[in-house]
Amino acid sequence: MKKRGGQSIQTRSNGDQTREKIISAAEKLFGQHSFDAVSLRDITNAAEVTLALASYHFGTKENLFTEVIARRAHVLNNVRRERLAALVDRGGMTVEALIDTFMRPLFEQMQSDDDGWQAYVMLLAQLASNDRWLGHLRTYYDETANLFIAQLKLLLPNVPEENLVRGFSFVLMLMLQTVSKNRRVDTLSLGKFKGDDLDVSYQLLLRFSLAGLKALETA
Amino acid sequence: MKKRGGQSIQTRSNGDQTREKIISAAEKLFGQHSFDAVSLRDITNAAEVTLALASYHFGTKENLFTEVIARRAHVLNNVRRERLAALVDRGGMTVEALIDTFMRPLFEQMQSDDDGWQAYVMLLAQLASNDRWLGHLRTYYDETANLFIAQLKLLLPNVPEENLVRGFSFVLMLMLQTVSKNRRVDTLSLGKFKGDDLDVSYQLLLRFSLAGLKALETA
DNA sequence: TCGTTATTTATACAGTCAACCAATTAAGGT
DNA sequence: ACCTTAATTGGTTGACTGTATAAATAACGA
Repeated sequence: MKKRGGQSIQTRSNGDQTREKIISAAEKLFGQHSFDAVSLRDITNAAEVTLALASYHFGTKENLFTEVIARRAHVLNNVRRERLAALVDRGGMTVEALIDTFMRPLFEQMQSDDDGWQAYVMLLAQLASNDRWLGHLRTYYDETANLFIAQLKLLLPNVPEENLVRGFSFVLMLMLQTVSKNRRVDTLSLGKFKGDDLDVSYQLLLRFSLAGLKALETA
Repeated sequence: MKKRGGQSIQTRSNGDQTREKIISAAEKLFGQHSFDAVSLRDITNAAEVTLALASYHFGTKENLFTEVIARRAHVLNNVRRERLAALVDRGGMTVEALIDTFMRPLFEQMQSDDDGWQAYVMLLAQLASNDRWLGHLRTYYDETANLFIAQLKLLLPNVPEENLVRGFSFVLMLMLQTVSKNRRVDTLSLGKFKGDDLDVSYQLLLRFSLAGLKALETA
């Protein structure tokens, strides 16, 4: 047992630290590869713990995956809801302010020093392209998303509700594609542009999304 | 050996039929699940052939996957290029006509009786959300896509080239999301809308995309 | 100090996996 | 009829999979 400064670092709460280490390693690997392409051994090796600890803390591989999704979903949803409430309170609501309030928290996290978010958004992009984990998106993201849709409905009364929902899911998809390190842009442009300047990308995404949404008016 | 009407049905070219059967089964399964979630046994069982035939015809699982991607990519690219050439010939080029020429062939195939396309587009949507198969998209799709981008550049001279490439990749992503049976819309709208009326979806997609692209003008 | 509990370890198990190979069948060309 | 080649079969192999379990270790409360 390792000691540091004469004080034990093997505390009773070490289990929580181990949990977080495993989740972080899993997040990184699940973001880079698919659920099935990553083995529990890959994860526990990366986390520098033994295999059986994954079973001990999470039971099954699916449970671990779920915890990975949930961890940052709660962070994101809390920020979004707080800012939405603040925006409603101070008045002056516009479509641009609403969409910005929804998307900006994710971009801020992407530019923070916590690089775990980069793996996480790649994981989200995978989830969105496959019905397998649809239930997870529903559980962890739809409630907050629907709050924003309700506001959007007030701002764009001339857009039929169905169009509006569709449009919002368009925006969702574009946001994920933009924020994830998707390298498809590079190849399309013959490598001339890098596609990783998030500030520039964000402005374009916002302009594209707003114009698109407003174009859904009329039946 | 089976006979039918006194004539042998076990011809020398049976190998090609077997190849197609395996590719079609693989396409369906790869579209529904990820590459790693599908085993060669799943595929050969679905195709009603023995396991070893997959190795014989394709060598490796990756090769089979590549052939699945390539088969319909060629079909799609040919239609797109023919129609683009026709559009250029007869003049009257607009952004709407150009984007429609690019997207419509895929929607037509989706509504045809060949239901293999539905699995194929789900596969494409997966490819686009993961860098693992980026090389395949490059090989089979970028050349044609760049033809359309070149035309778009002429039509929108006030949109910086970088914005234009980004915008086109936005459109690509939205097209795939729309055409694949993505059920995310359902849950967002509490199951009120079905999201599988392709004609309606296509009109919305087109409107959203055109407005988005045009909003990318000015530096 | 002793018993309880949480955490960690090493190992085992029952399957599935992709790939490979030798033997067999059938068809085509001559 | 004969030989060559394509196509197909069943079976094996060794690696890897997720999960389970018994034993070891360490911390806490009494």
